[in-house]
Amino acid sequence: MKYWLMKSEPEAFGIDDLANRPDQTEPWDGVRNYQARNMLRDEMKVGDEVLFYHSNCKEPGVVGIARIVKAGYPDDTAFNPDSKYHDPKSTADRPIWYRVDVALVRKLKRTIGLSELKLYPELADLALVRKGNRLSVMPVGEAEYRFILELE
DNA sequence: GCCAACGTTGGC
DNA sequence: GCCAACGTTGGC
Repeated sequence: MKYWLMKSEPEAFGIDDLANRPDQTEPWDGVRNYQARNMLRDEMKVGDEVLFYHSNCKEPGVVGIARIVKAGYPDDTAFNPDSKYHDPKSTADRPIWYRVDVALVRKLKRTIGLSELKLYPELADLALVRKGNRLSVMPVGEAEYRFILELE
């Protein structure tokens, strides 16, 4: 089993939005970055656990735990001309972009803030805390994953 | 709102 | 293939 961190802007789709979805499940679509795409398509497997992270907001940080419930499959928002994620280069025959489905495991009791995550040498290798990181999906080591959750 | 960091685009 | 210009991300 692997561990991941996925960013979302709470104004667009936050942990409470996930909690209110049917089956508390949501297709994670709209990712338009090749590095992230490769992880969605090739590496994320059913059962993998995900730290749900709020970005670009008042208190950026980890707010919940989710689980992959469907492994990578084509992101058909790319095929839809009306979607803001439309990409004419991606077709059903040759999809470029992929998504996974994630389900809520639970919300954390508190937000584990980015500023807090930056304090610990144990987390120094975490892509999230490294300068200039812009990936919306990133791997988290098992030890780092457990360390972060113990901060709760 | 500012701006640094990064990815993508397109002219050459 | 280079690289300047541009757009986006996301913390602060």
